[in-house]
Amino acid sequence: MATIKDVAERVGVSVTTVSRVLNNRGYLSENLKRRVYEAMRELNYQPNELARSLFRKKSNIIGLIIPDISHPFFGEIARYVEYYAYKNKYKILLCNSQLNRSKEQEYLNMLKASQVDGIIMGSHTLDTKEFTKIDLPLVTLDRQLSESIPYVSADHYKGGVLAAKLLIRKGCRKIAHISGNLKLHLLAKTRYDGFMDTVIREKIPHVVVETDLNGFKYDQYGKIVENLFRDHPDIDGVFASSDVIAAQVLKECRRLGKEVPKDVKVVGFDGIKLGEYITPGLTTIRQPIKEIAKTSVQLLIDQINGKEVQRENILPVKLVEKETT
Amino acid sequence: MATIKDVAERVGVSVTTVSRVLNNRGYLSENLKRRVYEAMRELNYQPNELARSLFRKKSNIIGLIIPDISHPFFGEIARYVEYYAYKNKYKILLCNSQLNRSKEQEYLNMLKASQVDGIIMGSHTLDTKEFTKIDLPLVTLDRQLSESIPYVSADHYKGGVLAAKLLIRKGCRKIAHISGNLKLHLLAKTRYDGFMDTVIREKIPHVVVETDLNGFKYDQYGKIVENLFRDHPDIDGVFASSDVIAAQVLKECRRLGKEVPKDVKVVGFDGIKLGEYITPGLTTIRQPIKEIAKTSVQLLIDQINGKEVQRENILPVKLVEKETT
DNA sequence: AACCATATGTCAAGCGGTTAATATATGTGT
DNA sequence: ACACATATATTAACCGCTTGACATATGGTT
Repeated sequence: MATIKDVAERVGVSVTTVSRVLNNRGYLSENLKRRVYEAMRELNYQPNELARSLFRKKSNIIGLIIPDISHPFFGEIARYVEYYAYKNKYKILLCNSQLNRSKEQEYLNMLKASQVDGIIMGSHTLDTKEFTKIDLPLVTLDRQLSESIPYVSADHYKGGVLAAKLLIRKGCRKIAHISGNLKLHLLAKTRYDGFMDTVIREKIPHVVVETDLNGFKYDQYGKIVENLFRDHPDIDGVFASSDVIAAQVLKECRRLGKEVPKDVKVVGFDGIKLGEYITPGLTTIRQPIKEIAKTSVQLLIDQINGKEVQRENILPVKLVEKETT
Repeated sequence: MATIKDVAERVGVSVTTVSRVLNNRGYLSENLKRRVYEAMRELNYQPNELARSLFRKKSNIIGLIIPDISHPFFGEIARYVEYYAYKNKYKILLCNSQLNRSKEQEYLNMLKASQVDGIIMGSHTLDTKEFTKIDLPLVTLDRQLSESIPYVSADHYKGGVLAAKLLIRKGCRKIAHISGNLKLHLLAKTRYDGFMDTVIREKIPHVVVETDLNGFKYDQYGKIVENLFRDHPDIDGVFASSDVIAAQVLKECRRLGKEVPKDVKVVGFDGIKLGEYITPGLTTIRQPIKEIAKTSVQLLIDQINGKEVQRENILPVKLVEKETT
């Protein structure tokens, strides 16, 4: 690969001059610029970003840690994170933690060693201590981690309320909520709270299944739903904690001969494309995925630029009614 | 951030010595190693990978260019690419081209400037010339680009054959194939060939819709399917070029009052998780996504290490029969 | 006493850039 | 004639780390 020295030699100037053209500083004649750019093109030259980053102490790379890029929610998140990062001249280093503690830790170290300018965390199984040790601009996304780290998420509480209210309004007499891990995942807890506050206020019988599945073993949800309906055959409404799980519920309902929405009504959570692909169309609580991604990137870049940012960034959810309610 | 110099000072040795411990070269006493590692821990030191990469002329970064990470197929691909890259101590720089020519070109330049060790291309809208200009280890994935660049893909021809055969065996009398862009996408063409050779050999009436949709505008498929059934009401079998499109077909069938699989049988292509989430369960031609990713990574690393690699890497597909046939 | 493996040190150059300091030459307005 | 903006060059230091060359010291073999 051609270096700045090759360019300088070809033009017949010093590397300093070429560097000045590259960075557009000082006095530069049009003629000189033209000659330099021409030589760069001829040599197919690209400045070595490694060397630049080393000197500038800025890599223009953002680390993105998520549990699983193949999960549709994180796929859509990643798509928009990439979109907004690119717009701001940042690159994305992709890290899939698979919710594996040691992999998450290794990735955290790796990102630091790679001199990323900041990290967006959509996964965390580690203690807060590990994050403060990293000492890098940080934003958590769809996760609430500690008192000090800014986070971006949808309004899960409101989501729980909306889902419960809808099911009640549609005439459900006994509602199940399939929740995430309530201890580990603070946002799952607030969603649960929204749901509970509502069903209790309205005096609607309800049952909560806390799936302790640490991860994305979707095939196991069939069993969970089966048991749920076995123990509570009178359930006529289900609020699932994600659209993917809601899809599993629909599948299981069909297998058990329960018609949706006649016998059982189902509300999902996320608002991913999947909800549009399946039949019947899934009623869901839509998270503003694009805005979550946008805000996360913006908050991170603000931190990188030394600005103070707001800790709590909760974006509105929206009920999207389709055919399962 | 602590540097190697800080570590050296704390231990009371020279940076050369610390570097030697870091890289495990020359004679090193256990005692020295212990002291150095201890100081590193105390200072929370991580070697600066930028500096190392610059010196070594090796970044251990692989660029991954795909059209859209939120498309389930590429999401699953990316998940496994990341998995195998990580296993081999490589990091992934994620690039979403959105099938946008200029973004793809910019990313290509950016990756080169970033000194990635190689590129996996799952997207290409550019001419071969642009790629040869890059002069970097390269593998195309699910794409066939030129005579010289190694590619990894599923056996699309066989896929076309299997799908057609299945639909015929199930008694379909008129089969539609919704294909991709046959000029742009050589693999879509071979899949089409497999389909055509089979229906022609078996003398089955057929119709092909070539969707010129350059991208992933799925909502538009509803219209396409509607028109298809309007023009050919007697179609009783559909082979879609992806599972996502198959899902749209199912949705449209339902809207038009056509029962699947009774009135119309549907076969998808890809074998992504989506096929399991939807009801009825989608019959599809499964691409070995994990193996495609694994082979791509391996082929790229082999090239990085200066090995000669095979140009053509075609992996077997498998018919997965569910409820839509 | 000579030799060698072991263990550690110093020095300096190099990876590919950026930048500050300083020098020099030309044209231009006053 | 002087000041000043414009345009370019040279030199050297620096970013953080690696490496080769070379020096030195210790302990064990032969």
